[in-house]
Amino acid sequence: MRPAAPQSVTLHDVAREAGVSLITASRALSNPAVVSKATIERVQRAVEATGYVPNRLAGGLKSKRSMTVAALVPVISVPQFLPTVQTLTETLDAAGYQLILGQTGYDRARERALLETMVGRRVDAIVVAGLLEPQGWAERLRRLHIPVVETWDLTDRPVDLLVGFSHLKAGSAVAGYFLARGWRHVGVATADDQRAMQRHAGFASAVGRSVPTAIVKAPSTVRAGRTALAELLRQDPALEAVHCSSDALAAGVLIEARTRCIAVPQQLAVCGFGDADFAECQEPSLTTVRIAGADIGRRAAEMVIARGQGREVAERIVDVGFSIVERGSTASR
Amino acid sequence: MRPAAPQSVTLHDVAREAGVSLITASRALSNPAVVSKATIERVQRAVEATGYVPNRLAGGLKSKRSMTVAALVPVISVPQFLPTVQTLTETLDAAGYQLILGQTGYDRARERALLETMVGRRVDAIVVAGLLEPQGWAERLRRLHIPVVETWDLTDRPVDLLVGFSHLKAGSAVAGYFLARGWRHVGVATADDQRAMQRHAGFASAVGRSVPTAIVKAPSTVRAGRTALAELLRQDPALEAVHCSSDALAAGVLIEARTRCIAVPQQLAVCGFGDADFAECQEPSLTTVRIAGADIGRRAAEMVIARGQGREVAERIVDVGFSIVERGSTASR
DNA sequence: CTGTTAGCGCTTTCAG
DNA sequence: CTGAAAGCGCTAACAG
Repeated sequence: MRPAAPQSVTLHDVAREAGVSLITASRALSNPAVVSKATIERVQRAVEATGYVPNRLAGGLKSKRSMTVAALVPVISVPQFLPTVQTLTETLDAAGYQLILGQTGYDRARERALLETMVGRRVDAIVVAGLLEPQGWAERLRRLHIPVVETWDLTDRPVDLLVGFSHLKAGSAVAGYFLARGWRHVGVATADDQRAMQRHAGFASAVGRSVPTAIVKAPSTVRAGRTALAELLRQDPALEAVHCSSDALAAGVLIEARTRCIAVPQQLAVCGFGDADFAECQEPSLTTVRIAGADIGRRAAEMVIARGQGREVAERIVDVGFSIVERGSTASR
Repeated sequence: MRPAAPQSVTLHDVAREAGVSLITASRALSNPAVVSKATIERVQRAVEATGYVPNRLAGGLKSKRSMTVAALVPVISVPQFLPTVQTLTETLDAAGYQLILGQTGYDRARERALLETMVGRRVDAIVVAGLLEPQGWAERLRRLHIPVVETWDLTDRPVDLLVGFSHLKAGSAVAGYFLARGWRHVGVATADDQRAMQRHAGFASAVGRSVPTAIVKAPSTVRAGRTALAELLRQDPALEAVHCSSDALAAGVLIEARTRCIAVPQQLAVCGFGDADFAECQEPSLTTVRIAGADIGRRAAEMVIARGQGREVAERIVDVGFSIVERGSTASR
């Protein structure tokens, strides 16, 4: 015995049940301001009686709005973007949008394929972690009038909208912080992704020369931090300060230093990146670069919502900046 | 290549450009097996010339398949579920499905609202972290024939499909592991979410009495681990072994122990949960309970894909189990 | 306030 | 192998 699938409960059934026309039922649900109270009640009751759940795909076909937003991240398991994805989801959800997740895997080809998929799904906007490939879909997306919010990076010429900060400046700032304390034997432990490498470039340029560098494969891990410190000490046994491209890496450096009886910060200063929740609880607590990841997601969502309401976005490029959070791992010595 | 039309290029335009009928163009793209090679080529060229991107919403309306899957998690920023979400996304993506993300925030009311939203979007399946509320949408989803995969938990009567493990048994197993080593002064640091509390119940029942317990608010953090150890020592100054409901919590316990000059594992054994990437890199390396989170996501995706192809799923309840990964923090002493 | 008339862009019949 | 017709479930645009 197969149960009859009431899957086919449609607005039509609701209308008949309520004794009104299709469009009146539609309006009672989606634009009640123009329908009489009595009618709304009758439709409401019919909805309950039939167990009707509106089909948003059908509506979207006509209204040309899917109320979905694509979120493209390298890999979801990189904790860096999590606060951004969280506030993005929350803020959009409150406005009736749902997020469709895509993982590019740090791969431009997959990014292109995903963009095609998302455009095919007629998402109302695309939010991407990082910058889109300039030569790829950028022009096409512009012509299709799909709002694009690039995040976690900065450029003069975004595809459309941007909420981020300068990785170059962030790297320079940490270098400046080290130099100001008189540390000359400085090094960098960094992941090999584009943004981390840009911070590295900023760091090196502020120092004015190439510096000892350990490069690990993104996404970076605590384990990689341990091997990275070993590598850096090989390159410069007199190492005084290390900048790590993530707090996970920095945590690994702290552990490796302890096993080697290198006192932090007395013999070695360490600065991370990202201000992960565990940073301030390390021993010693970890100096790091704080990024307002949650703000990035919130502001990106607000831009998308504004565009959806036909409002123009005043500030098309938002620099949320960054700040160095000074803690025990770089305490003056 | 001519510039694409500003707004929407439809299959109609492609058909005209290729000099074939609408339906032939449709088949050339979605079911090329039944179309001649020459025609396919002409359609292909027309697609390129027009810059056509198929509208998957329109297709879904007729075919009743949206090729989307809802993923419901408490909050995306809890690292626990990340490997699951990652493999889920990847595996589904390879089969042409996209994931729509929903955050319940540990709140049943939001969960219900999200289910309604997702059903409205006509997702082809729902994957949820944890178990659905038995009295809520369960029956309704069954009637709608929407496949539901509950994960990261175990029950005899899932809504539909299940890939998980027993939290009760996991808690018992750690207790058994402690007792077998002769440790009697055992305690638990746990988050207050349902699954963690179940592990705690399993632990206590294996010990045979209530144990010193520090409860922290989910999601748990390294910081909470530090305060939790302080609390446990207050409850039992002779504490010999602690089970933590997450590796983050355990990392905090390790740090707090070090600042108090309590030697791990000599004076205090520590066991975490989840086998996070940083667990084996702690000092000492962290004994923990390993869950095959990536497998859970992959198997859940495979179930969804099977159902999508009309295949029945043989094993409706999959217990992926768990294993205690023995490391330095519980080395025999 | 309510109803009728047309579709949105595509895929499923069923015929050629 | 290709095509014509008939909608999927809903909402804009007008009329009443």
